[in-house]
Amino acid sequence: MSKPSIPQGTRDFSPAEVRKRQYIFNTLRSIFELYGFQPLETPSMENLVTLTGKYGEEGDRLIFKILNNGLNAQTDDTKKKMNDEWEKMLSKSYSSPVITERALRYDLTIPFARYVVMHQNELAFPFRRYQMQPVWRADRPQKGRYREFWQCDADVVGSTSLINEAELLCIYEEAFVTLGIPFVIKINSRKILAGMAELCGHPDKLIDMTVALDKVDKIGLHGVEKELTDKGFDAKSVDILKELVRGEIAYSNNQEIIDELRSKMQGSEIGLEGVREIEKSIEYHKSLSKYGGEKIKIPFEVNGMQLSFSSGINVDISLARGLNYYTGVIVEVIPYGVKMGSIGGGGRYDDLTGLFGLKNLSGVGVSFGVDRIYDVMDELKVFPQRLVEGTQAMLVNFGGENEAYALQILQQLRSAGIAAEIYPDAAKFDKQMKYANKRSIAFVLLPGDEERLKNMVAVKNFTTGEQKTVSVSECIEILRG
RNA sequence: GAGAUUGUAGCUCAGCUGGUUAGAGCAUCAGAUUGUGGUUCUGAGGGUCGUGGGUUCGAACCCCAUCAGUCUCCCCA
Repeated sequence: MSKPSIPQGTRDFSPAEVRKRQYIFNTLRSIFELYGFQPLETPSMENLVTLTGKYGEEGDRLIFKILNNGLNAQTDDTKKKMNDEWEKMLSKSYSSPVITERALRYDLTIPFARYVVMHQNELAFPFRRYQMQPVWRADRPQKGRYREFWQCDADVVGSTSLINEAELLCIYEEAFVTLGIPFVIKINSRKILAGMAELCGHPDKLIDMTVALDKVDKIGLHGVEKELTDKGFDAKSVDILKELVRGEIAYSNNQEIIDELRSKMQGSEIGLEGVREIEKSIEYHKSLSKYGGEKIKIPFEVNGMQLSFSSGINVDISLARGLNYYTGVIVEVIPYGVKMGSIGGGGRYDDLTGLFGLKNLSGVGVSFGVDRIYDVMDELKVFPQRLVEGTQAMLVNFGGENEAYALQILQQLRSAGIAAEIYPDAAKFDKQMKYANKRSIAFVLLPGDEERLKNMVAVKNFTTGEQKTVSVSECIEILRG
């Protein structure tokens, strides 16, 4: 007999894990609602054509495709075509609608864009929505990377105002402060990156350049230099880029970095535009933020040491972000104190709905990676203690008349809004107590012969061990705390 | 797509240069204890050592293949 298993990169969530995950979802949901975003859900699967070509070559490879049903029930002509297409699929990267026409969603942004286009006449623009649903990627799983994971996105479409950028920055800030995760929000603009490519005289090599720059934290300035050279950048342009990145490292203050960039970007109109956008976004954020745009000290614990980290927004021109559809401001959130990739990212996309035929609709959005956020919070031990508490009260089942008495008490407890349960079998006392202990039940109620005859119940606080016999209404007061 | 590493009881893992009946802790069940849990004591059940081949008198251990998990690169949340 083989042991049961689940597909690679997927997980079961135990009751305690679900509680903690729901805490994250609830926190994000209430913040999204506070900022005026409306909930939206879309199907787990989309038509494959909706997804292909939106995430780059690598992205297409990672889309989970769904095999069509009824492949055997086709006409001979269709079957012949299926055979031909199958051969093609085996020989190269290709997929055919006769074999597969649906796929699991890869992110929440593209389905959202599809939704906006389909419902453009019903929506009031600017349209603000949040969405919390699982997505699937056929990637090789590793630390912080799963094949099924949840994203929580907030997007605004139909407005080019940088107030939107600022609001999304506030949402990030508020969310991570509330969750207790020390963070850095890196901010950059695709336009600055384009400006940099322009200054080097290689506007065509934008992607190569950004991919290389993005690795500066990992491989250092020398590594980046090497990669740029490998990609065909000449010594002069490598110097220009190095100078820009190094200049940024020299300043810790965002305004100084912005001023520095502005002087270096002279000669690139698009670059200057990017600088202006970032500056304006940060300015709006400053007036909108609960924290006045200042860094926020967030305490955390590593190896028993109490530390804290000044969390906030950092202008970082090495930030690239993989998805091709971004055109303006881009952001990414990195946790501090844990070795983990980004726990959130987003940016502005000027023409995402254009892919589906609706032109000139700009959008901007952010995404939260819930599974990574969970892993970070677990590692930093910042989940609130109260989440692990189980049912408030359990009634011990003494059988016979006492069972009927217990059921009647149980009904009263629930009517009073107290989460309660009864041990369903008249099992040995010891067994019932052990069960309650294991379940982290807060109070155990003992409705036995003695109590029943006096129309009372014994209440035992399972944390302190304290016990007393009281009436049902007094019991309810105790359980309410 | 490339690489590293690990697969032994429900879980975490021991198991020496190959040697006779494969162990421990935790968990489970039963009992000490038929109205007082978290601590203790006693006992029990549970494994064709991931799978398939090969080498050998003999394989959990060595070799080959295969499958699965974990991690790294690529890329990403």
